[in-house]
Amino acid sequence: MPELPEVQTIINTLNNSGLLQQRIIDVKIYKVKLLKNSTPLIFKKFLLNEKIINIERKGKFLIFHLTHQKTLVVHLRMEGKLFYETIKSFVPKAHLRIEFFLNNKHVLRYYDSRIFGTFHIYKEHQHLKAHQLTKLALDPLESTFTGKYLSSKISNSNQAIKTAILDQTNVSGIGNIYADEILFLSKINPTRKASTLTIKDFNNIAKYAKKILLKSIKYGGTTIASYKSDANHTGQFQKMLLVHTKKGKPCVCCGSKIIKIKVNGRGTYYCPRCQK
DNA sequence: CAGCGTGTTGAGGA
DNA sequence: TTCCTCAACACGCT
Repeated sequence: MPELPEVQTIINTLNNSGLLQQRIIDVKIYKVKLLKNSTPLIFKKFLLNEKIINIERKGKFLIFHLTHQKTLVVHLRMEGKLFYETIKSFVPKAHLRIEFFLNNKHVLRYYDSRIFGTFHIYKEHQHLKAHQLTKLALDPLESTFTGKYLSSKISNSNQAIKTAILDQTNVSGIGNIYADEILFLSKINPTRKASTLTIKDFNNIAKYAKKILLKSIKYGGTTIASYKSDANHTGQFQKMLLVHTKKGKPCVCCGSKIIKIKVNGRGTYYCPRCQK
């Protein structure tokens, strides 16, 4: 479930895995659809013999910096997963989509049951001009992300506050699960128009966004694997969700039943009593 | 069999 | 121009 904490967890794990400084010696592509600005031939040629220098995150994008000023930009969308594994390790072939073979008998494997992920290749700095990345806003972990910033972005908007904070051009990195959690902690009804919020509300959203995302990163995200060794070990944060998926359960704050509605087509959970 | 979904884009319409 | 809903992407799960 890649939202910001899951993507950060993956990057932290990969950056500490032994993947860095390895040379890509082969690339196998099983789903061509994932390549958005290249053909398999061009993609492979672009990556072959380059070393992976480091990986950074922008919003929910992973940016792989390679030798010769090359970058690989990956978005996991709904189901994408990246695992650094030994070549010999058992592979559940069903959802294996791309393999990057390295010169140390390891392989970076991309799994994606729904094949929604995206892979773009760019020369260094060109990726910053790429359409999808230029649109990104500040993410909640940046120090300049404040209630004031949020207010300047959306205080004139008639959109539901949940819709506004899911829009990556307003805030980058918040997804459906964390949006519900953040609005619950901020005691704001997800359907309220952004224009009706006070500066205090925006301050709360900024405060809890930082708090909850940091906490989730600390616990390894929600359902993303921990990447230590096996792909089945899941993140621990899902156990700490307060409202998301809690339909019919008592609110941890007031005991009222959590209800589920749709906002902008997305399943939305909230407490009707706490979130006015 | 129908409905849902962690993300995003684009079409069509009010 | 703004903002909403719906569909699409492709598949697994309930």
